[in-house]
Amino acid sequence: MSDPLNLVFPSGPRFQPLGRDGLVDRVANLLAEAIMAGRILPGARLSESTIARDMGLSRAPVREAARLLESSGLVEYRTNRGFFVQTVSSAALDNLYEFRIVIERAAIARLVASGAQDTLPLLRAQLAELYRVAQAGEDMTRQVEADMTFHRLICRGSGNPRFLTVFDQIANETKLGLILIGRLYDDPHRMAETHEPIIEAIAAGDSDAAVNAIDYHIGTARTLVCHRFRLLEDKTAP
Amino acid sequence: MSDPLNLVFPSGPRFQPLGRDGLVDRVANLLAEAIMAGRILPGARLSESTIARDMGLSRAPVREAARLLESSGLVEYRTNRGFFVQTVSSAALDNLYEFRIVIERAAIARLVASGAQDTLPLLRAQLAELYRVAQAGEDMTRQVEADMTFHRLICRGSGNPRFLTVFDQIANETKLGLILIGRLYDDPHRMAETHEPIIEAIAAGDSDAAVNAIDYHIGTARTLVCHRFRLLEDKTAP
DNA sequence: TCAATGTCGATTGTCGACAATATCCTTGAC
DNA sequence: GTCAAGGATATTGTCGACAATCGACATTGA
Repeated sequence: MSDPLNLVFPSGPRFQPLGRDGLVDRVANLLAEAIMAGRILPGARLSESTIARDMGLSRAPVREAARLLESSGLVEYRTNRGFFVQTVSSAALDNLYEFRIVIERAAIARLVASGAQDTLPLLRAQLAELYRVAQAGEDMTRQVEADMTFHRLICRGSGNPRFLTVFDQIANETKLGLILIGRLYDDPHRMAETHEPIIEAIAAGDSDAAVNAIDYHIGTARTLVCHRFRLLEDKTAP
Repeated sequence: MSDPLNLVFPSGPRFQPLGRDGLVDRVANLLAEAIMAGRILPGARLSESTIARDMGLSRAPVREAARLLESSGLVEYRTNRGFFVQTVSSAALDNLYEFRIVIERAAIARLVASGAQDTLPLLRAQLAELYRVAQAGEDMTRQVEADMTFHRLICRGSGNPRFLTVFDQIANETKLGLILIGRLYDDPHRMAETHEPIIEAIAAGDSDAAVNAIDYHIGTARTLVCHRFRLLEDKTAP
């Protein structure tokens, strides 16, 4: 770059780096959003041509986007059949939560061990956000999003990027399950509260307490979510 | 089906299900093999056109294969730049092993809790295979492959398919690291032996012992591998 | 009636071509 | 000599078209 005196941007660049991710990522985001908003139901086929036509582009980027979504578990690919929205079962959700407990227990232990100076304020801010969306009565998607962001921060702060990578891979599937249920807690304010003990334990630097707190937190969600989902399954196919 | 007397297939079907995986999977396997055999070095660019020309097909399946490899960590994608073979660092390997410990500890605990009736014989057979490749002095790749298969069985037997999925995602990266080092143990027979305590603990149904055994086993490999790799790094870039 | 087979429409699989972008090399000014 | 600007070249990004394959329905024959 020229412009060494910053004549164009007197106080640094004023624009967001303007997503250098190409068309494929945008398509992937659009699809993910559509799936998680329930506009495309689980099990439905993702017709490449239809999507491409709707979005006004060719099939190539749509295919690549679908492959991307496949690796985050939102979509399943069958050779010569195409892409299908991943179906969710209560059993799969249970497995997912069991796995999340394993990951996040380890992540939070490392987070506490490292001191968590950077992460703690972020967690507090995210907790405030959780209260805010609860107060404002925002829709399900926002609430789930805010919750997952909180847990993502824990994985991010673990110091081992691998935890974050894997968390991101399974995050969408979790979101999908939660949104399918339609409501997570009857009282979203109560749901926000359940994050308090986690933060307290981290702040206190008590590793065991933190692990127990996250264990209890996710474990509670696990039984609740799986129970709710089982009811949903029974209602759909008795 | 007619043929109730099984005249055509007197004792059931005689044909293997004839792999229905298309061109993309074959390309992906070829590429993975080339990378892990060291024929393409870490950091190298994967030229779509070159590969396509070499394999005698168009770029489309090559691209998709590369995307597939990306999700298993063998390849990195940079928009408008293309695909690059993932670079490995001792730090990344350390993170990888730390993560594997978390996963496999949890997996083996569940395996033991379930009784492990199906898995135990498979593990014994795989251990025999480990001794065999050690005895036969087979090449590095085979040894690493046999080792990873052993650990894969543990994840497979955990009862939660998620453990297997994630293991498979990171398995290739581990293999790559191991093969880059060029030798894992000076004495491959010794390496095979270190799997014995794991099997014993599982057979005894002792969950804690099994967790400790796998912890020790992977932990030992971790320090050894990372140490070796650091030496390699120092030699390459002092 | 029912199972096996043939046919058809729709969808994915692969391809070659062109446009957009990055990299590299040359060129020129200081 | 160094560095920036510009163009040449190679690579990726996207496209539209054709071939291969699948699932469903009609047809056939026992």
